[in-house]
Amino acid sequence: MFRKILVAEDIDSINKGIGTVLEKLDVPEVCHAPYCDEAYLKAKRALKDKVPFDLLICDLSFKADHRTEKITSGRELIRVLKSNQPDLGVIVYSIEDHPQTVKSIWDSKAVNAYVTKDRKGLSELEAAIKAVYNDGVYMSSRIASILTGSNLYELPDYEVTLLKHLANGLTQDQIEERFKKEGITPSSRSSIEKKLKELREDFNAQTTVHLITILKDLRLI
Amino acid sequence: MFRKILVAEDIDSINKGIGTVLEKLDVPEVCHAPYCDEAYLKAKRALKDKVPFDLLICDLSFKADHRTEKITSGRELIRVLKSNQPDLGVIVYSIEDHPQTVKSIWDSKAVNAYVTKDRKGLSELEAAIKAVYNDGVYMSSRIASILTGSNLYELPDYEVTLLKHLANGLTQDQIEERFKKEGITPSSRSSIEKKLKELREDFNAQTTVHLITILKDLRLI
DNA sequence: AAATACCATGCGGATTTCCGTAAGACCAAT
DNA sequence: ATTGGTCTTACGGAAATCCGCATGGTATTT
Repeated sequence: MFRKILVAEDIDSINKGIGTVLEKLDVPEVCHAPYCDEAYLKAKRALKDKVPFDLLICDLSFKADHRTEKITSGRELIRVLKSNQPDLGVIVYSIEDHPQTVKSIWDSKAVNAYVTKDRKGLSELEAAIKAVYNDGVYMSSRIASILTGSNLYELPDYEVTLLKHLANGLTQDQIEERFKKEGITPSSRSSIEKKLKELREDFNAQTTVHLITILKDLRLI
Repeated sequence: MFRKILVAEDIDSINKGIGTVLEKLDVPEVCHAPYCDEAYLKAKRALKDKVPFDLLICDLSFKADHRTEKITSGRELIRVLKSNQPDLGVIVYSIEDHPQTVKSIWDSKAVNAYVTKDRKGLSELEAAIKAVYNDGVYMSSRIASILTGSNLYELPDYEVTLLKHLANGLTQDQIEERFKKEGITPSSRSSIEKKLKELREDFNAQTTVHLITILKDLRLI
């Protein structure tokens, strides 16, 4: 079993829960870090001292605090830790089960397992730890169904920028200018209109405002 | 101390955390319900058997499942339980700290305490249980600062309906019709335009699309 | 090389939204 | 009853968006 595990998780009750699992698995050294920066420093230190962590169990979102943090999300934390220590095992343990988020994390190839905090989360976490230790990877049925489900749709970059500009208050004319300045094509007014019309049809939106709310709810923008 | 506590919370790791607190406080009877319906049935049964719960510790959001639930949120659960048993103590224990949500829950007068799940959540929960037992009410400093902070603004009903219709894809003309049919005033096209202009100015929105995204992010609609 | 398909663009008109002004309605205070 | 204020509505022009069609360029196919 893993010898040295770092847990980056801010909510104390969940830390308690994770703790009981790790005790049960007889992990000799467990370190809890309620802040991302703290987790980063501990991992860096351990690596420098040649006693690196084997596994990171990591939440995705951390509440802001009076402390001002450099690293504010689990994603960033994972990215920097992996770049320092590419062989570090990573299990995401998060309440976040929105298809877009899960897919984007999973596709980043930076994690060995993604476990959702839910009614059976702890036993899944336990299974994940064992599986990652043995096979290097674990995916719960819930996550698998989320990823294979037809409920996720990736919006191309062009569409996303266009829609974000709209959402941020630019008019279509201003977007045209912006695109021309930044060399993004197609940039013509006509193409922008056409693209928006397509999107409205694809997502069954009555109006552009409607389209934006739909896409925001789907977290596509 | 309380004798009989019902915990409505779906995430197992958090149930573990709450459990340790309640053990520490020597609560003789603790019942965990990972589903709202289950919590409802248990409370109803206990009341019928003349051994009602003293206190409900309740999450706000519950993950959907294969089970189809009648009650799907903590808010609803609190509402129905309080209507059956008005003297039931209620502590909300939620990760949700968005000003709008907190304010609306607190203003409903249905809860005795609101504790946010965070780094110190468990000790706050402990303090809340004691305080509710002794004084009937508890507010953490975090919640107090959220509620007194200037960061919350309530949007009047009229504005909310107007904006929701917009977000749901109605044109301003259609909204006018709708308002006339439903007897909502002002209903004229001109008034609708004027109101939207006001809102854009109030929230520094460049366009109506921008306004909608701002308000959605603030969860005012 | 020609044909085809696809895409970006341009344009004109219809619709919708935006904006200011003015007239009427309603209410409250004098 | 009159005045003053606020709110609703009406109207007209400007701006923005929506929509379809036509044109021209580019790449792919034959």
